[in-house]
Amino acid sequence: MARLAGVSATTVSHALNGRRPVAEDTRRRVLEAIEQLGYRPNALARGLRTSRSQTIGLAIPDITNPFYPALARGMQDVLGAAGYEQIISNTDGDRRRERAAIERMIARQVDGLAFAVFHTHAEDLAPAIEAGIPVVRLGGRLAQHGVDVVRSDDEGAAGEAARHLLEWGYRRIGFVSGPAAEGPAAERVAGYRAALAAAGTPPDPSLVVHTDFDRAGGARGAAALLDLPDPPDAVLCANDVMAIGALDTARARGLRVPQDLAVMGFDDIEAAAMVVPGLTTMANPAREIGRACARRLLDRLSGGAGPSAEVVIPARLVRRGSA
Amino acid sequence: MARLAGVSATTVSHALNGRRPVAEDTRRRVLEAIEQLGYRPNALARGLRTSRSQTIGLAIPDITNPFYPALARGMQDVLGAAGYEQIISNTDGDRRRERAAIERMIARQVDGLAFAVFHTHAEDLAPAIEAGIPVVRLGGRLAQHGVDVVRSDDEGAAGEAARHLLEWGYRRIGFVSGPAAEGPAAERVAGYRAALAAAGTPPDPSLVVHTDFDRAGGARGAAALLDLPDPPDAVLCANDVMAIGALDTARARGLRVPQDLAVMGFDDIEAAAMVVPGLTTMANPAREIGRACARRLLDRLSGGAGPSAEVVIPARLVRRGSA
DNA sequence: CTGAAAGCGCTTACAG
DNA sequence: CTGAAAGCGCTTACAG
Repeated sequence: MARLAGVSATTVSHALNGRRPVAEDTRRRVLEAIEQLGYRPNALARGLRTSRSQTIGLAIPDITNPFYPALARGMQDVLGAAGYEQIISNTDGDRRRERAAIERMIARQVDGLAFAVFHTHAEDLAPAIEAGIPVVRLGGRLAQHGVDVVRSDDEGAAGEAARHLLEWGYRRIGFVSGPAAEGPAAERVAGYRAALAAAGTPPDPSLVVHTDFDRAGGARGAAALLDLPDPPDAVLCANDVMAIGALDTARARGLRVPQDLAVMGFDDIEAAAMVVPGLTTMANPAREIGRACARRLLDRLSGGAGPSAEVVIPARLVRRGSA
Repeated sequence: MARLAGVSATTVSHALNGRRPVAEDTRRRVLEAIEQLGYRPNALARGLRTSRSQTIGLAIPDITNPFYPALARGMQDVLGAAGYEQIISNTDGDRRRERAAIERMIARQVDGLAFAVFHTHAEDLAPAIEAGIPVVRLGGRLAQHGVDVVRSDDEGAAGEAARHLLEWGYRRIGFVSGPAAEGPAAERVAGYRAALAAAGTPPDPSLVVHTDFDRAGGARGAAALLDLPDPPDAVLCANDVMAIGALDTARARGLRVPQDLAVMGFDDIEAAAMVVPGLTTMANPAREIGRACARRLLDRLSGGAGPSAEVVIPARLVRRGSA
């Protein structure tokens, strides 16, 4: 390659990377030779030399869960433009596999690591931090030195949902939550409570029920709420699948949605637009989270960005027929 | 590292890779040193030396389209076990970006390439083939020397769908197809026709309508069919989103599904289970396609697998309420 | 059973 | 404006 152009490898390198000036006609000869031979610089060799792989790792539970493709795409939106490739690892939320994924990514010399995680214990991320790799956690709270967090504003989103319901005249708003008393679901409950309090509605603990995070759970939760002596005229469900379950209950009881009962979910899954009536929901800003995550990583890689921080992405209200 | 264990790099390498015997207590010392230092072999250096990156490239239009995450996961099911990592590139079906993705992946020394493609012209894959990289195309027909194809059995799936309808007593079956007269949609029409012919039903061209590949298109297509002088009692739609549109039409006209009108789709998207009635559909075997694709690539990498071939993955009937 | 040396394909001081 | 040489961290003949 260098021989065909009659120059040294040094000059080829500089012609390609522009790190030092190259005489115009030398550059032309180099480019011609490259064209002619179909030469492509070996990224492995470059990475070995520069100790930059131009690769970012993303560890997630399962790419098949629709939240994660949107996240990955958002990262790629910004990473691609910066010349980075992404390698994705599915861990199924299994801690052993999460640790193994981190090890493999370090061995592959990823320049940065994004981690959407179930069990993340601080220690599991330590190897990456010790290796000097910037890491951002997706979701959860800022808890660890040297790890940025990017997450959606679950509390604010729930508040906005509750306010939307209030604006439209619903007065008694129930919340169908998951089994957990912590994590995003808890933040949503908190946001809902805060919004009601701000509107002057006294808190009523009987209006928050805990059930499973699936369709049947949503159906059961809504039924429990409707069986209350003073039943709600609107229910907020911790996710869209549960809200679809609440719609099932409404249908089974002959309740019109949204006239007799308003229903809202969180996430804006594909099915939210397909059910009848369409589900009004707070869209999970997965793609924006991905973009913010990538930006953060890139900032770290260029040495900027100061101490660990938390970036919070607002959710967006998507109005359809159910509320 | 080698120094701490008191051995050469050669021996460390062999202790780790097992390519030649290492005395038991030497191995132990090496392993201890590794443990103590948290040593992790540099995958870039290894790749450079062996010219194997242990990486597979996957170029797709958009990971956000639910077919592709399932595909990617299927590949990872088998690739992960074999020690490969996957790098995914979104091209949005743009030919320029498709070509760029291939170039980048070759530069990264991927060991194999999977390509799910819109515009694939044979020439676009040529660089990979010249570089000696096994490539498999996802979808389409076997057309190119040196490129395997893995695809779903669209024709067979449509036949199975039609037979299912026939078995359940539906006699007049319409087909709502997309605008295209080629590709998977055309195969599905062909399979449908063949199944009817095999059952002794004379072909009726008026029962096949062409419309857009979306919900409104499906609604329109179903309406057109129902407006026929001799309307169908069942409609097959080229995908689930269109079938959900057909459900809209049935609802609008007060038709009971499946008693007055049976509706079936293709793909088994998430929403198929969420609408009411649940959509009976032919599941797109995306994950199996991914697995088969990865297996094929691995076979090629170990030198096996003979001449280019087409592997066809059957679809699966998913019975729900609509047919 | 083990090691010294070469070399994979780049980039980057260093030198001119 | 350009090149020779070293070196990134591995693996693999070759040798003993």
